[in-house]
Amino acid sequence: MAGRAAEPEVIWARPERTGRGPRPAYSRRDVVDAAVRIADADGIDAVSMRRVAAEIGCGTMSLYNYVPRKEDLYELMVDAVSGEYELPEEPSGDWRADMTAIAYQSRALMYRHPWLPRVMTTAYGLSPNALRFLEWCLGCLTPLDVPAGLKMQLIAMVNGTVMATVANEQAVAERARGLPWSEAEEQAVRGAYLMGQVASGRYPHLAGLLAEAPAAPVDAEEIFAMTIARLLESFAPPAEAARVTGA
Amino acid sequence: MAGRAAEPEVIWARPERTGRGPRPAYSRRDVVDAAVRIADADGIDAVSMRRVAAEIGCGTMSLYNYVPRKEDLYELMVDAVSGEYELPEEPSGDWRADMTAIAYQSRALMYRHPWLPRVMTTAYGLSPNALRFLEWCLGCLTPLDVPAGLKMQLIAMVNGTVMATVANEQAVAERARGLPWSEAEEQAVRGAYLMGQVASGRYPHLAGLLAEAPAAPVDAEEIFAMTIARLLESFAPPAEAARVTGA
DNA sequence: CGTAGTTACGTACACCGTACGTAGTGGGGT
DNA sequence: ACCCCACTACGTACGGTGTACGTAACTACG
Repeated sequence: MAGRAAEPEVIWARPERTGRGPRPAYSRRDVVDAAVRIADADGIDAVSMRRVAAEIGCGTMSLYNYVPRKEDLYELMVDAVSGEYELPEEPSGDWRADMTAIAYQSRALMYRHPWLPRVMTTAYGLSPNALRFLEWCLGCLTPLDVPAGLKMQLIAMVNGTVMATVANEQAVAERARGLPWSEAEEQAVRGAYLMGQVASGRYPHLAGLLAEAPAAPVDAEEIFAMTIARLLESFAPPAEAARVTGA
Repeated sequence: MAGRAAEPEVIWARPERTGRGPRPAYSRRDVVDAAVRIADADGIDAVSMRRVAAEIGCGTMSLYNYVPRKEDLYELMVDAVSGEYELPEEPSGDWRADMTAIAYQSRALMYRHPWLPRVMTTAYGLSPNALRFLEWCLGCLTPLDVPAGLKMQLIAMVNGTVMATVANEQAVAERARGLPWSEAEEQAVRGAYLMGQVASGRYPHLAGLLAEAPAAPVDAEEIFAMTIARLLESFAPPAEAARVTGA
């Protein structure tokens, strides 16, 4: 019998090898790295078992010696790139600064790996690097005097906010991939449609917004910084009300 | 030649029929409703062109007379269920109350249609009902004295937060669908793994949190309410600093 | 009244995840 | 020392996917 029985299991608890049999030609890490390389280059939809196998140069079905199911490959991919977080030895003591730094790292990570937001909504979050990340965040939040549950909520909100922001920014590009026309054409057509709709007069507030917007072009960088700052501030207990964010 | 040329287009600008040729046996709405029915019942992955065609009782390829590409079907699905928002004639004047009500409606919508969060991250947001929704939100935010760009950010954040919350809640259930073992088994195995990891001592903060958590079981309802309240408050200008949220 | 544009739909293609069978390899138990 | 069997590698095959294309019937317009 090839492969293990179909029992519930966590990929992280599955040993890569047991010692019996011939030496594997590759490692689980090789497979995951290849998948990440493909996803970075051609999008997550380009990651197929056949393509990954071709990338590392083995037969398709050989992959199943390293990864039991494709969904596990996704989890492994998320964990692999989560290893790119650079977490110092010790938190600085300023939880706002630490969490802000984390948010910026997350954003940079998602820029490097645009497929992350989409895959993360499915992946589970018990991976070694996810635990490492969570542990670090909790350490950063030690000075913050709120219940533990609220700290978890804060961490989730920061992550979720970064994900939503990046996913939104990249929706156009990601969507354009694989379409039979160019991204610029797509943009133009959608823009024209939107203008036409707004010109119909059915959306007065939206029209007002669009009239105002070109005058004040949005600085994505500034908006991101402000959003994170506001979010963090909303979790600070009133006692700490240093009121960092202006408006 | 069947079908139109492969030019960039917005599905919303495409007329359903042109008047020439035989009467269509179904409507675009019929197709979309069938797809929504399937997604509600068996998950978004069960929505295939063949399945949808079978649901309404026509040949597979006939669907392409109503929907040019499958991705457009997703957009149509999002728009269709977005029609379920019940938006009053006029905003109440209390933007916090109005936006809170919107958040609760969004959450209810995503409970009714668990596939929404996943599909929404791809779908574009220029659909008629999306514009209607956006227009309504902007109307609610009229009393809020902040730049227009910030209002957009607020709306996006509220939506994103609801999406992230619901997606997180349903990740377990959605993931379990189609797995060869039960959701309970999956939960048990993952829980056991987590406990084992935490018991290793490598995650002291996380251990502390887990030790504390069972004592204070989380009330999802309360957490949701508080999260939205905090989020809204973080956008209120200091002048309005009524400090609604305690901590 | 043609005829062009549409609807309906069967067939076919390329691709997907993966179950299964077979061959070869090498470590552990006897 | 030996042999057994778990393991690796991988080809084949199955049932699924989205959709391009061809064909036949039908109807509104020039």
